[in-house]
Amino acid sequence: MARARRFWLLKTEPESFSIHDLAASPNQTTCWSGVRNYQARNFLRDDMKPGDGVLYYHSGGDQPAIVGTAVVVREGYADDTAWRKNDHHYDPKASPENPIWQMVDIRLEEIFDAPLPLETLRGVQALEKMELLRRGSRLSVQPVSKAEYEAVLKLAHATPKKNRSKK
DNA sequence: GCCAACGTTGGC
DNA sequence: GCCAACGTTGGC
Repeated sequence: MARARRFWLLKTEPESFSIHDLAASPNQTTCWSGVRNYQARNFLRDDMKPGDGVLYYHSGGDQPAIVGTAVVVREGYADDTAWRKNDHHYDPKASPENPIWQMVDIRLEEIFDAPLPLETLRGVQALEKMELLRRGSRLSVQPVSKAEYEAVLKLAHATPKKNRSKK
């Protein structure tokens, strides 16, 4: 029996890897490397499956916001950046024999016409219990309920489009 | 730049 | 196994 599609939220600092970087990647696909938190690792390793929906979140900066969606295209596998000495997320305890850390691949689905800032999300009743909005929530890979995912998409598509430059 | 929240480390 | 110290995240 097919497993139900699940939904996730992935955080990134836009200076490090923004949704525009994702859009510019080959096949608009990237490996989600660099996660160094066990709870997040477990989601990557055990629970995220191809076809799952992803909310793409930009943290930091002057406007933290959900900026688009992506889809999981490859399930968890060893994050080889962990044993690259020059990598920012290098972990001396990791090795090819004992990878410790995991990553998945995701492909861009949609960049929202306008980002959905945290501030906006906080006012939405359907998102009251969303992990992202919990005080002190720092997890960079979080489960999102189907209802929350759908509420976010609805909001994104209801937001009036900004002036788009005519080409 | 501040600081609350939280994870990790390491002494005991 | 406790817990204080420390480092990091990330909103504000």
